[in-house]
Amino acid sequence: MLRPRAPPPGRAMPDPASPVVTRIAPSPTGKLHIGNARTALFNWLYARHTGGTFLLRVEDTDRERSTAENVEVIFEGFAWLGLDFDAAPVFQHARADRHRAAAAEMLARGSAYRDYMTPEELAEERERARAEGRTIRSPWRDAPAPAGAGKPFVVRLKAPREGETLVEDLVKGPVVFRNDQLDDLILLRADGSPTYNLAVVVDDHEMGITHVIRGDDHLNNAARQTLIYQALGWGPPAFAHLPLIHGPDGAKLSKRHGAEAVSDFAGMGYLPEALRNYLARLGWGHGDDEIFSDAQAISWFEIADVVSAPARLDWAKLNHVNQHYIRLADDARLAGLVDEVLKSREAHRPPDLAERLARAIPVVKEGAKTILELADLVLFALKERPVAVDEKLKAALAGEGRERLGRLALALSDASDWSAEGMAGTLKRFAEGEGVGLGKVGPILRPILAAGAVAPDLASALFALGRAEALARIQEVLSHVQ
RNA sequence: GGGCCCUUCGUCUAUCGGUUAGGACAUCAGAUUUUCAAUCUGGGAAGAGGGGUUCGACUCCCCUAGGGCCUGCCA
Repeated sequence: MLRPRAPPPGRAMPDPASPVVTRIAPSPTGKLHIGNARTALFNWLYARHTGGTFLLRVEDTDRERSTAENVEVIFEGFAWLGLDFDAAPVFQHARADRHRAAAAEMLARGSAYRDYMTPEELAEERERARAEGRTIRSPWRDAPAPAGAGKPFVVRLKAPREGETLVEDLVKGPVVFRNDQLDDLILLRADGSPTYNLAVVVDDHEMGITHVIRGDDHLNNAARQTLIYQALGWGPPAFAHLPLIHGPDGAKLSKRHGAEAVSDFAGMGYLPEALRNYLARLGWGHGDDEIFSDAQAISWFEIADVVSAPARLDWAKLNHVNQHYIRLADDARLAGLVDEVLKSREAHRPPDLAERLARAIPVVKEGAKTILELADLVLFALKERPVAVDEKLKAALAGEGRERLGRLALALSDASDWSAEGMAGTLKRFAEGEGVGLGKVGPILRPILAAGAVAPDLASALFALGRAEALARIQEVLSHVQ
C-alpha cells in the first residue's frame, strides 16, 4: 500500500552533481489541500529545474488523524497531479527516536531544559504574557529540577533572549526577528513525543534538504527552527516561503469557495495538466507566458521569480486554461473521463457508448471548459431513439413543416459527403432549393438532433450523430407525426 | 495585545529610477450565426493614502490604512 512509485519512464535520474534537495511535507488530514499541491508543484519544479531531488515526507506525528486511508489520499493526490518523487516517502512518526535523540543532545548541551509547569500554570502564564505583550516564560528555564522524582515535564528549547535571528528568505528577502519575541518552544511533549518544530528540523537536516520551499504560514516558524538548528549546531537550509492561495473573495481558501482539495478539482472536471499550468502561474511567472508545458515550466522556474503577494483563485481563468488543455487532450482519454462522469451521475449509457463518444467528442470538445461540461455537450449523441416530440417540435412540424422535413430526409440520405463541411453544404443547398433561409430549417431539425439536450450547430450535430442515427431519428419522427 | 508578511486594471501578472504602465482571464461593443458555445476585431479598466530621497519614482526609505499569517504539550 505505502510503497514508492517507480520513476516514470523518460525522466532523467536526479543529477548527483546537483546539491538541491526539496521536499513536500503534508500531514495526512484526509485530503490534499490545493495550497499544498501548489507548494509541492513549486518544490517539484525547482528540483527538476536544478536536476535535484524531490522527496515526500508524511508528517504523521498526530496519531489521531493519521490513518492509512488518509495517507493513501495524499499519494493518490500527487499521482493524479502528475508529481513524481525520487525516493520512497519518509514517515515522520517512524523517526521519533531520532527526534528524541536530538532533544537529548540539546539537553546535554544545555540548549534545552525540562519544564515542569502544569498545563494549568501554562495557561495562566499564557494569559499574563499576552496581556503584557510578551512571550511566555517558564520559571524552570534556569531552575534546578524539582525535588521528588516523577514529576511530568516537557522539554523546551532554551532560546536566546538577546539579539536577533535572521531568516534569509529566498522569496521575502531578509527577515529579522528579535529573539525576545521568540518563545522557548516545546520540543518534547510530556509523553515524550516530539513536536512539529523539532521533527521538521531533524528530518529536514537528516534528509539532506537544501531548500525548504513551503507556505507563507511557516515564515515565523522559520525563525524558531533556525534557533533549533543553532542549538543543534547545524546549518539551516535555504528557506523560500510562498504566499498563500486565497479564495476569490480574498479569504483563506476553504470548502466554502467550492473546492479546497485536489480531489475536488478532479471531481469538477479539471485536467491535471491544466491545474499544474494554472497553479504554476499563481504566484510565479515567466514574463507574459500564460500557457506552457511542464518542460517549459521546469526550464524557466526560478525561486527568484516567485511573487511575494498572496493570490486569489480565479475560476474563470482556471476554466480558460482547462479548456485549452481539453482541446489538446486525446479524444480517447476524454471519452474515458466522460464515461466516468456518466457513471458517477448514473446517467444512461447506451450499449454503443464508445462509438457514440468517439464520434461526438471531437465535434464538441472545443466548447467544453471542464469534463463535466463535456459530458453535457455530448449528451445529445447518447440519447436513444425514439426522440421525444414535444409541443414545440409539433408546432414546427405543423403545416408545411412536416413536408419539408420529409424532403430534407431525402436530401440528407442522398448526401454523399457526411462530414461537417459536407453537411453544411447539403443544408445550405437544401434551404436554397426550398427557397427559404436556414432559419426555416433549424427549428424542425434541431430538436430532433438535440433530442432534448444541448446540441452543436446543425451540420456538426449531423456529423457527430452519424448518417444512420441521424436519418433514423428523422424517419422515426416523420412516421410518428402523420 | 505582540511579532512577521503583503498592497500595479475586477482577477493573475510584466515593469527590476526615465514606458502612451504591457500581457492573460473576465467584461463591454461589433463581426459571424439555425440556438448555445466557439472564433475574429475593437474598447474600457491599475500603481491604497501621505510624506520623503532623486533631475526624475509603480520601482528606494518612513508613516498610515487595509488584508493575511503566527502567537498550541496541531502540523
